[in-house]
Amino acid sequence: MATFQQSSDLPRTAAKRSRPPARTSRRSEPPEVRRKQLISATMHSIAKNGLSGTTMATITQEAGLSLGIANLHFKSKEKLLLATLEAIAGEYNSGQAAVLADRDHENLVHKLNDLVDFHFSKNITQKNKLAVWFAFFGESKVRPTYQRIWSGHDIQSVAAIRDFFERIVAEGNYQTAHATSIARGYTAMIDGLWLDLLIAPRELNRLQAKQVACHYLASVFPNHMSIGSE
Amino acid sequence: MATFQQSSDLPRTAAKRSRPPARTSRRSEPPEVRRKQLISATMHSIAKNGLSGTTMATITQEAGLSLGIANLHFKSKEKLLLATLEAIAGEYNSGQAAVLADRDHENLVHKLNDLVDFHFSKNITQKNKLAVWFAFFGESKVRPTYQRIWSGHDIQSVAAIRDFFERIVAEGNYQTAHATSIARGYTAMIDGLWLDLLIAPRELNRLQAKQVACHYLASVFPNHMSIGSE
DNA sequence: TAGATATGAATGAATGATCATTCATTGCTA
DNA sequence: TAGCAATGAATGATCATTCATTCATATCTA
Repeated sequence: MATFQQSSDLPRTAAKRSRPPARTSRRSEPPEVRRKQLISATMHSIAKNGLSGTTMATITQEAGLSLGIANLHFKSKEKLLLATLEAIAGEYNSGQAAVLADRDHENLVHKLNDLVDFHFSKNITQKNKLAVWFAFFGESKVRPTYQRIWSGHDIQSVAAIRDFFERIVAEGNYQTAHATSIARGYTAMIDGLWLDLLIAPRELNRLQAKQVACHYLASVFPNHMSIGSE
Repeated sequence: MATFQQSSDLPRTAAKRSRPPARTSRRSEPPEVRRKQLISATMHSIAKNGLSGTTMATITQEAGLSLGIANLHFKSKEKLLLATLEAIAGEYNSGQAAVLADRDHENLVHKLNDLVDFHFSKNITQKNKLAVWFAFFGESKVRPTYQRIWSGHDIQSVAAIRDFFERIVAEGNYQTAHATSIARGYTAMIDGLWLDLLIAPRELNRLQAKQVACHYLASVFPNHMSIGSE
């Protein structure tokens, strides 16, 4: 899914004056292209400048477009930010769903490993994306819309993981395990480890974080995850 | 004639009913009192308005003081925010240290329960405080100073918990448990559960969150934490 | 003790900077 | 050429910061 690369391959200085003719001869692009371009630029700007340092100017510069363009395709800055949050949540949820639905690995042991691999993949744990996640969390108490979007994402994600863990509990015949509680605990631990990766990268790297999550899963699902494995 | 009154009309707008010019108190308070007052007001404003909605005006209004006072006692808004973050991190660390140092509960089973009780106490999981925590996290990627403060807090907290877990591992003779990894996993899970409490309070309440954490501890330290206990 | 003066904490109007949004204009494309 | 995407200067709103002024209290003086 290499969707959001466009904006970064043009030097920012090119934005102002010369438009490279590029491959397409049309100056005006379909709205959908511009929207994706602007959403991608918003992510980059939030990662680089923080949410409070992200202005219409930083976003449109990053996209190599003019100042007014964002209000043309989105009605306001607020709506552009919401679209950005939705894009990230959507990418995450569909990626996780793909792992859980993968028919090539109906073996639950493999699938559990795939799930952890996904959650700690380079793509998902990119500093930029984590920065965007947590930037929105910080404002969510005050912005009901942010809260609603994340709440929906959370419910979906936890439910999918819970269903999967229920199958593992059944297959492993784990007597004391409670799939719902483990699903909540696992997703919470993932969020917390991501926070560590973002804020204290010197204390913890991606693979160590994955190890920590694997230890947890190994302690509750010993027949499906072995401590030394990943 | 009636114009004599003009100059005494002013006090109404002043200080928004801060306090009656009571006999005991001087109008001017010691700097330490004002600093605490302003830090407290900053927390309230961040919880109420978000970090981006917090201005010098909202802070000083909350404190019942005038606009200029914050720049008098702190050099800038930035420094006031940093002082606020430090105050919260300090309160948390000293609270946790007190639990771990408590001589009345040298029994590790009791102390482990006290620790979880602390982490999910009403005081620590107040929505307002969580909102402040995560508001700063969101900006930390971009503000090195925020990152440094939180990083220091994190290192201290994890180290203290790791030392405590090492004693539990030794006492329980847990063969596969790795205190460092469990300490990281536990603190990460706490952060993640707090995030859920803040953002998805309908999905999870304080006691359920505590249950989830206890399940985790019970799975790694079965002799020190029983699933149904808390 | 009463009155005068000094001190500096506290105030808030004014300033200048930043930013979202608008819209008249530009210029590509069909 | 008509239509419309795109532009960016201009606008108005918001906000941090400044600083001349106010005023409660302490200290001095007779």
